[in-house]
Amino acid sequence: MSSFLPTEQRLAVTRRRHPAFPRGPAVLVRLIKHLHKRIHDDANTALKAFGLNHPQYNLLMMLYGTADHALHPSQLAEAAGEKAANITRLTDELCEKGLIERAASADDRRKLVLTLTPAGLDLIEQLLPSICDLLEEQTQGMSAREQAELERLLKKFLDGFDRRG
Amino acid sequence: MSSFLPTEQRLAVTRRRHPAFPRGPAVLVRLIKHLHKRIHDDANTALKAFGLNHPQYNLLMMLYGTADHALHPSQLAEAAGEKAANITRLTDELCEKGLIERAASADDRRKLVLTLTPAGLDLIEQLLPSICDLLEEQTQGMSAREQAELERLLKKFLDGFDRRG
DNA sequence: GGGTTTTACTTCATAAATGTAATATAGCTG
DNA sequence: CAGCTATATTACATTTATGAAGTAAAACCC
Repeated sequence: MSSFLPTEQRLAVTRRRHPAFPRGPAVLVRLIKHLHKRIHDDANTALKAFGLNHPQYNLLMMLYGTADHALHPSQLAEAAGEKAANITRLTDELCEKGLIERAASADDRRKLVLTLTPAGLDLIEQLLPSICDLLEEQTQGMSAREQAELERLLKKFLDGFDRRG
Repeated sequence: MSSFLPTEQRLAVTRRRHPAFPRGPAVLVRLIKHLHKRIHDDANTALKAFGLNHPQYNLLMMLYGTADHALHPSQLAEAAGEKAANITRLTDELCEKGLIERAASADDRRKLVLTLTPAGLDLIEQLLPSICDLLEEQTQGMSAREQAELERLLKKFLDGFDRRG
């Protein structure tokens, strides 16, 4: 409540001046913004010890979460919500560190296959305990039931965007 | 559900490989990330017609939501979640456009006072209808009751970060 | 099968956004 | 007054986004 109170006060003033301003949706949007910032900052701090930034970590986790630890760059872009040009740059960096490998695809030679190397797998296993702790800490204020309900509602929120296109 | 399904599948694989990985919290974090991206992109698209980007709009709305349409740069930084250096640059841009004004503070000569100009106020009144529509559209999939519950849970989520410091 | 169109990825150039560190000035404290 | 803190700016470095153009392979189509 504390860090968000000023935001609510400003929204109240805004509504007084422009009554059509929808308070509820605006609060939701600003809460998402605040949460995103905090999550992002925390993650970057935790990852610094492992020589990674948040986007790089995300890419590694997308590969880790795939059946054979392998994805095409375009799939990875879709999975991580990054543009194709960014994927090239980010995967370049991960290749230089020896965490992933690029190889030509067997079935379609336009494509590449990005795969976690043993070193990449090692690094993930090393950093996962820290990340697990962080995630637990960040959510420890909520009961399991509340987390489940929050998940349900956030998905519904996101659905609205999918429908809009 | 649709755009988020692959993410859930990847989390399932991740959990199989690292059972300690907390699924619930991880889903929440990724949902926040997806939502933030969609919100940010939508807002930027809507604001382009008014010659503003999302950060600039945010600053204007922080001033609009303040009793006398005036804030010190440090207050604005806190309100908008931006670094001080960013505020200088962003307010430079807004000054050049004639939307806000800088003036020396009477009580503390280290400080400046940033104030909405009549032109800034006009622009806000012009763009608010579009923004209101956007906010309504983005949340129309949820009932008022669900929005209220989502707001409550997001605040609780954010509280966890405030406690961590 | 030869020509065209799509698709996948990279490259490059450029711009926009953001972060970091040092600086100048003003206020505060003992 | 001396030393410390707070405010805002500046210059610099880094990161990220955007878009155009290039390369190569696959798919399509008559």
